[in-house]
Amino acid sequence: MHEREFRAFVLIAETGRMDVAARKLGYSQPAITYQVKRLEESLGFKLFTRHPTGARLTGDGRMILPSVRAVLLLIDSMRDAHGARAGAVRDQECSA
Amino acid sequence: MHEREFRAFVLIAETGRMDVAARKLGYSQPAITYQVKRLEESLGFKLFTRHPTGARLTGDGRMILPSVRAVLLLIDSMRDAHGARAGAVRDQECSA
DNA sequence: TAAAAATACTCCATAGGTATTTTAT
DNA sequence: ATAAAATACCTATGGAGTATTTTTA
Repeated sequence: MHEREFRAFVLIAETGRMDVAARKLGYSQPAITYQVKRLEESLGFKLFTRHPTGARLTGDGRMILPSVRAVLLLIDSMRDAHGARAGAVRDQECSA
Repeated sequence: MHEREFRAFVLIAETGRMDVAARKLGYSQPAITYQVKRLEESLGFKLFTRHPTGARLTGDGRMILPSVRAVLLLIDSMRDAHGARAGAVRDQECSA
């Protein structure tokens, strides 16, 4: 369960196309296919139905989309956490 | 940025010991050291200060701990998502 | 039949283990 | 001196690419 798989999942959900999401993320089309497959295996259910017209969310996929977006926002916020404490001394251990 | 790194981080924060967390998670001690290192590199800051007595959260580490716990709860909820819709037909695509 | 995705394959990076060294009390 | 983490080294798996095949609207 990796950040990049979550990013791919959201972008595929938004574009409805694995190849487009791949290009936007700088991956090859098979790499994205593989990422989706791995994520589906980690979760235990299918996220998309595949068609010549693109990829559509399954009901399960649609259910977890908000959670995945929330995870990505949390990860973004973590990256911003460094030095965000008001006036605290940086990089020191703390008491609990 | 991987689920297992988050699980390791939380358990080290809770136990104050990398080796104990490693054993509880079924990894070797160096594997956990490496997971922490990678997570620190992904985030861009140190999560623990290292001592002969164990590992203590940095201020930054302490700051992100709630977010990491939230991410893990979200991931758990995703795993439970399959078939959680009230009476809906399973594994079908949906309209949006 | 043409589009999008899946598969086959190859290659390099990631991530694990065991053995050992380093560090700080 | 001891207990914990870090490093070195080796191996296996993961994850990327290119080329090709399969699928279905």
